[in-house]
Amino acid sequence: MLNRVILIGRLTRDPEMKYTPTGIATTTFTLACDRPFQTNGQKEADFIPIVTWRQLAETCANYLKKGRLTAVEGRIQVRSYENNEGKRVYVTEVIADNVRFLERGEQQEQSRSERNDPFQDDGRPIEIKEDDLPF
Amino acid sequence: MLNRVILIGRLTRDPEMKYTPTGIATTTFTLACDRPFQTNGQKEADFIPIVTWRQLAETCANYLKKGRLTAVEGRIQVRSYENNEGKRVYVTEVIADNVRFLERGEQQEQSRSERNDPFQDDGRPIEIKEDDLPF
Amino acid sequence: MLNRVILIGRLTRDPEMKYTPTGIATTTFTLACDRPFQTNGQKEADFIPIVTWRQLAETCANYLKKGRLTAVEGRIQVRSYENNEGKRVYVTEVIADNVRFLERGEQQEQSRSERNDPFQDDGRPIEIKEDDLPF
Amino acid sequence: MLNRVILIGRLTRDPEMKYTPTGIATTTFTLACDRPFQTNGQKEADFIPIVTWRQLAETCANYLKKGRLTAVEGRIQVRSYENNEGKRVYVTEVIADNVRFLERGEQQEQSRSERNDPFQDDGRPIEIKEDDLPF
DNA sequence: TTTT
DNA sequence: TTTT
Repeated sequence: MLNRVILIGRLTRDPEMKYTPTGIATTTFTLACDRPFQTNGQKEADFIPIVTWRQLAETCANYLKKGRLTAVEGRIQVRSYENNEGKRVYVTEVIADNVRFLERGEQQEQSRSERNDPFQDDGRPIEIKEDDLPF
Repeated sequence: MLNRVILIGRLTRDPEMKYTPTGIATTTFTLACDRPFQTNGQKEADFIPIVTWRQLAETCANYLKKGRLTAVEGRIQVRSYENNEGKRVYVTEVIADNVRFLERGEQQEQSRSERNDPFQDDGRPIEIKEDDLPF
Repeated sequence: MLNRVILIGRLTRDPEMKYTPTGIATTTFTLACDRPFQTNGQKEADFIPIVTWRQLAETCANYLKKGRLTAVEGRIQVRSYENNEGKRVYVTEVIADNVRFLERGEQQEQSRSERNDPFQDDGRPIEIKEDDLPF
Repeated sequence: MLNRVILIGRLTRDPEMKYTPTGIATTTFTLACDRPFQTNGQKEADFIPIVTWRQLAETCANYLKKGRLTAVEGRIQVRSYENNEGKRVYVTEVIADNVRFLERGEQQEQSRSERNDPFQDDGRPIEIKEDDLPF
């Protein structure tokens, strides 16, 4: 009925953009959110998978980079599928509807043509198979 | 760095309370959060596991019931463990620090002694094994 | 850069709907949000003005009532104006983009025609003067 | 019943710390939160007053500066008082319980002794009058 | 001016 | 009275 998440963290690696067969852009990345406390020197961050779609996906692919401090607003989504051993696997992701770049990169000054362009030489987006879809 | 979740949904079943070997109460339940849109008649809710600790765990065990509309505030936690086939399994839960009961049950009128008491007849809490721990 | 508010509380009175001269619906109401603690028996709630627009405004006018438990998602807006003594007055409101009715009223069972209709007998919305605008 | 605010913005000026007569630190500042849209070239930010208390107040006074990008978590508080003309004035503030410094200043590298110390030469905190209190 |  |  209400499902709202707000995160601030750093990308664990460069974002990955793909296109659905119908040409919809989707970009995924993982946010490392440091916990406000230490658990006996053990793991102290949560690694949260983020999924973006369409225009937001393109912007994220263009402006985000590994290590960049980033704010994400969205909702928790839980999906499940059957793996090749017939066992049900649950996947939890944050579907973002608002992403804020809290650190500017050099890339931000680049012109569009200098950026990695999500299109093939013939102008068509790179297709991905259905089972590559984040949901 | 910041990790905040706010959910409103209904319990899919009665909450389950356990005690750690050191006597700390922990209650878990699952919230069904209806999505604000339908995806071609398919699944239309996210089932999100909630974990509470200590005093909050006891209150949740006493006052929550299957189907009850409930608000939860907390943070996303991702933990992983190795399963018996040696594969790493990821578990995502919301660790709640604030739970609001949006519907009063008949139980809410009961006196404490009439409620299900999380103690054994001898007054000691029911112990649970370490690997029963939600995290 | 990011501005997000989530509230659960009860309406202090029935919501008020108006129309701008250009025919846009806007509904305002106040949420009483009980504080989680008591300050020496003194005031123990915050009374927060909520503003909704367009379709959401119409739904709120139709379904909300004084006393009804309600969840609101939105952003804080601070506007200021000069009063008739030439002093600047600051007004803080929550502009809602998502409202959840946590209690169903009898009205919810009523058909549309039985509800208070925001239109005049001739079908035109009731106009309001510019200075009636919530912002 | 639930009252949660999350903001990201920049300080409009240096924070101001005071002490209550009983020695409790309180620091206030204003966050400029740019709106995600432009309203015909008009005002495009909300200026939101933030109040912090105790340890958090001291940390904010030590580490925040005008212009610094900052995340704030807290709750909306509405208080009112009678002004000298006998009119009731309403004040809305965000009482923060979590503040994240999203930009490091040079000051952050300084040792504690180099920072502005909130104590007088004799070690006593600077007292403030009751009506200086933010609430 | 305030809700349960 | 406002920040980049």
